[in-house]
Amino acid sequence: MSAGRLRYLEIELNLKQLSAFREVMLTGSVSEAARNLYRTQPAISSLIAGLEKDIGFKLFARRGGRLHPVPEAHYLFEEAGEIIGRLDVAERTIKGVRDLDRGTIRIVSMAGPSVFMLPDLISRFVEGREQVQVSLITRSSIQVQQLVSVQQYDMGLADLGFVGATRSPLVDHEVMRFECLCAMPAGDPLADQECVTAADLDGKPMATLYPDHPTSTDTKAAFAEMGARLNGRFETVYFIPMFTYVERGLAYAVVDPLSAESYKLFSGSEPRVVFRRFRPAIHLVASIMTPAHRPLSNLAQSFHALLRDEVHRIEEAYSAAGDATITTPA
Amino acid sequence: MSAGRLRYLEIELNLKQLSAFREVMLTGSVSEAARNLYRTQPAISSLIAGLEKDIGFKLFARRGGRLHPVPEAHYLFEEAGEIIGRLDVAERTIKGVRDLDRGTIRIVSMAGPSVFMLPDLISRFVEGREQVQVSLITRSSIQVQQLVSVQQYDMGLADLGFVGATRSPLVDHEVMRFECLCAMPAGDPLADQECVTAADLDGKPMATLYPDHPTSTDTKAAFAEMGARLNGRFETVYFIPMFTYVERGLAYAVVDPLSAESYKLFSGSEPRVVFRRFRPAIHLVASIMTPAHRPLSNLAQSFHALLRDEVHRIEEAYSAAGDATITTPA
DNA sequence: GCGTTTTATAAAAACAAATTATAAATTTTG
DNA sequence: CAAAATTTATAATTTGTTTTTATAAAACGC
Repeated sequence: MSAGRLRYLEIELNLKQLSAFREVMLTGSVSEAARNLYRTQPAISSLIAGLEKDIGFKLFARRGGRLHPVPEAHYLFEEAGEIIGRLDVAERTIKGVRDLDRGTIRIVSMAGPSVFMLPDLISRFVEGREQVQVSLITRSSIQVQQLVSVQQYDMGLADLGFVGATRSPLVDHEVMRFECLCAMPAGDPLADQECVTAADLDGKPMATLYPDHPTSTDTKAAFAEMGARLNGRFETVYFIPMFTYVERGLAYAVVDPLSAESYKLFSGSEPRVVFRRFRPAIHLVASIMTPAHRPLSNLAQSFHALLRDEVHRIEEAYSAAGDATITTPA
Repeated sequence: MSAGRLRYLEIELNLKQLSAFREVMLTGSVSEAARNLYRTQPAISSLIAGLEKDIGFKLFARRGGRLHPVPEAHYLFEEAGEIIGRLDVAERTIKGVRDLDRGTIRIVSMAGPSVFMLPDLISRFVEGREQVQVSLITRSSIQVQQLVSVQQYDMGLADLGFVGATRSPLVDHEVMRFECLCAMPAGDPLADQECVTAADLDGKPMATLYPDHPTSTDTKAAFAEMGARLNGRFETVYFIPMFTYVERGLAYAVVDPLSAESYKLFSGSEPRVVFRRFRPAIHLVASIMTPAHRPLSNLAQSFHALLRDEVHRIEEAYSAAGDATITTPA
């Protein structure tokens, strides 16, 4: 029962009627319209008749076995065009969304990966997807989790090993353990070794993160374990700036593989910094975060999968060997 | 058979699905949406299921027996709103058109009626019809017919008695014969008579139209018939300017009742010109023209009926008596 | 005038959408 | 914590709409 119709005494325009009407207006003929719409002529005839009945007046004057639109019909014609136009737009939008070539992804990351690794990954992801918008911001690890937990971002990438780190229940974490690497200038004698130890770096100038960061404390512990002296000459907030000191032969550094990968993307074919395994092993615990209790868009899921694969690739590649054996992605 | 769908591999959005979807998004609940749309819950459920199947992805995540929109759903929600909005606009437009309170009428008229009579009629017609647009232009009688015949105007009003007048087959004519009246100053001795003859006006100063106009030739003939001399002191292009001379006692005139009516509408409660029957009778043949082979809009038809009634009222009123017995419309 | 075209109508078939009834899961409430 | 009430989904049935086939009537071109 059309309770709605009766209740509101409203015209209930329907799409079949409107597109039949529009086609008859365009072609000037019911038969022609039927052909264009892949329907039979009586189907169109009855749709028009039904439309006229619904709106309460005749849209066409029947003269000489033909339909001639009455002046009022032009009003409806315009409206029908608008509606069908909007519908087409909607269908295209939906197709874009479905086929992952339209949509928005918001990413927040700690500094290291956001400099080269993520932009590189994003560049590859948006290839052939003109309508995809990606926003990437850089924040401290604590803020990364906060922004994901308040549903402001689709994805976060940050380390979690820092002091006082608590995992929010509003955030899903995919935790990864990276084995950190020793960074040194390209021609350095230590580069001949497959693996560098704390003892090798005894008393040598080092670049480290601020003392609170787990990498710094772990490095300190590693040196202590081997009875080596840690000469912390440069202190930085992120890993990336360390490479400037290392490049000029001013310091060595213990860095995570994501930052190492970023450096390699940046430095091109002739890197002035090389990476070797470091012993005793120092790990950086990081995590890809997504909002809990809210499904990601398919597009974001798709990027999430790509990011995960990439991070795992780096994780495995660098923990298996130094950078000697690593091939950069095609 | 949905040949169209198969042929184009297109999503075919349909209105029931869209409005069900929109309502579920708004209320956050299938049951609530069903109530608002005066349908049962399973009806809405299956519309949503059908929509998801059509577009090729899930719009809602089913968690805890509830529907939670996935991010992609918001795209469709916006589009659905637009489409339903446009549909409402269309329905309102159609209702306006149907109920004659929306539309356009284009009228072209000879000078006489276009000064006061038609504007007065139009004013009455548009009362309570905010959305109705009326355009009225003044042209010579020959041009009136031309403009109607080329479908530029919905309606024309002009006299047809002039020399060389041919009725276009592209124009439908509703012909009227008006008995012309004698116009004289309010206090004139002749105003005491119920009827004025050419003999009464023998040698008196007259205002007439240009000599070619049928009224002029007929007037000449009338004077000749009664052996009276016609003293044509003032010559004008239209009837209206004659009243200026008559008001000041400078002339008498023989005018058509439409112009007389116009004067009365203009002059208000204390007219300085009065009208009396004239003998021998002089007739003005005029016509209301409409385009042949094209139906008038209902709105134009409605105004056409009003105009016809008004003109016939004047025709009958003035031919029955002078203006003494005529009541102006309420 | 005859064959071709047009639109309209009726009956039948196909399809879509609604309802009722019911199940399963979850939340509310006493 | 269990009973009651809500929620959504599914199945079977009914109802209603749309489409098709078949056909008729009217107009057009030659």
